[in-house]
Amino acid sequence: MTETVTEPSAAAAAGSKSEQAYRAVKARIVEGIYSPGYRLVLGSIAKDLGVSVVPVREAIRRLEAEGLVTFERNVGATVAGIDPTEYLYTMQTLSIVEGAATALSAPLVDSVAIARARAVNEDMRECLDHFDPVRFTQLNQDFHSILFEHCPNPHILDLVHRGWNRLASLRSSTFRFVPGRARNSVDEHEALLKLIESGADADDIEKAARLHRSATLDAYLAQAKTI
Amino acid sequence: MTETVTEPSAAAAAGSKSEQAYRAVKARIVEGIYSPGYRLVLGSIAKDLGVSVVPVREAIRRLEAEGLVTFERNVGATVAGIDPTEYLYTMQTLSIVEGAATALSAPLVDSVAIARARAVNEDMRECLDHFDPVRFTQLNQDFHSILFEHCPNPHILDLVHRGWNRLASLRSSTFRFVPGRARNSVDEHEALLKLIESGADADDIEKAARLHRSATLDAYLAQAKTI
DNA sequence: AGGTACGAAATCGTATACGATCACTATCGT
DNA sequence: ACGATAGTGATCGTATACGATTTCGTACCT
Repeated sequence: MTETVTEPSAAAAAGSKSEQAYRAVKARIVEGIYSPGYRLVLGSIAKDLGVSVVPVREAIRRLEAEGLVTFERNVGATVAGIDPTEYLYTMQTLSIVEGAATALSAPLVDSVAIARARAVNEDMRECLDHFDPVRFTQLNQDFHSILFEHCPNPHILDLVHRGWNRLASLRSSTFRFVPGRARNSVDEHEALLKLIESGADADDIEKAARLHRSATLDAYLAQAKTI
Repeated sequence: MTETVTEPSAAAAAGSKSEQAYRAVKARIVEGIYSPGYRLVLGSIAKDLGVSVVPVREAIRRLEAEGLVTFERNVGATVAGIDPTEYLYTMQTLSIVEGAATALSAPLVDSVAIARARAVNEDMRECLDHFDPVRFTQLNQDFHSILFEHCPNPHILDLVHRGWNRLASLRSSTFRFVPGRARNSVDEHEALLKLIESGADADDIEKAARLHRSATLDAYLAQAKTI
């Protein structure tokens, strides 16, 4: 439950150098080793990974299609930026697809999964006291991943993962961890679990899940206004 | 209003051969020249386009990331399949993102746009009498494109376009044109326009737009059951 | 006859090489 | 001194070439 977010649609076998390059660069972006704005020079990456430029180039174009890097003709690739507008788009989209994923998954979440999710959520509460934002973020993903385990629509799940990856590259940026928001988040998680347990209407669950994400966005916007 | 669906996120300049190959192959898939299951041989496509295999390979990997082709290591690429499950996933996802796009765009649709959309919808009604499914499908996209013209979230619009592209490759397959469904569709369009004109609640608009897409899926499922 | 092993052809995967394009600097002219 | 321009280095873009892998047909064995 602490593994990195993986795209279920990605080719399974990891053998090819192209695949290797794709995974390596993606990991470096998601883990924050390559920060937004970082210049991805084909030759350097190729030498770094011990492969030639062709597979690296291919990998980077694929990452471009996922929105993780931007590409400019004859200039090169950079890790995708973090301007507030882009953040807003991503969060809004996530609120929609996460809402849908939660609602679709809800009927398939059994009591065991609920218990596991609740345990994760309690760990998150713990993190609040010890102020451990990195772990908090990871547990947050774990929490939702549990709810999505039996999501009946892999396409939607894929969109959720793409959004998460995009946000991951913003880690340790301005957007991280709005003060006071985190505690609300934990409470909303608990409320969401209760809703699912009670077999609430799909619409209600969807709305709750959406608001959960929107609230984080709103908190950021409110904070941004005061700066 | 009759142009092909274009991805706003795609790199603007079309100059490079890689870009050329990408557009060419994508167009052939969307236009149905390459049907699902069609084997995409790198060398052949390269010779066909007058470029080498490297840019073609890159283009195909990008199309893979968009879900238009499937790729297998050391075997090759084929135009993405059409099994009913995949169709269900795509339609369900479309219902969600189209619903969101419609609701977000609604406040920004002015009376001129409404009038244009209504005109397109009347053309669609026309198509029903002359039985012109190809034009009907195109006009249907035009109709929704008008509503999405000022969509405030380009990411969501991008997801809509991806869904459309995916469905386009299914044209002239089993999934096309469930009898009797098309007329309902036109009526739903008119109802949707009235909702938007009246400045209805975003939730109501979203729900209506969702159902509009879901109904097509349901019609297909009902038909599939009888076969 | 059916199945298996071998071999050839097709195709993929990537390294290398070279031409094209861009950014940056230094020089020249005003 | 300031701006324009040419030169230089870095990087991208793609053609070509060759090794690796798969697929398919054929001959052989049981």
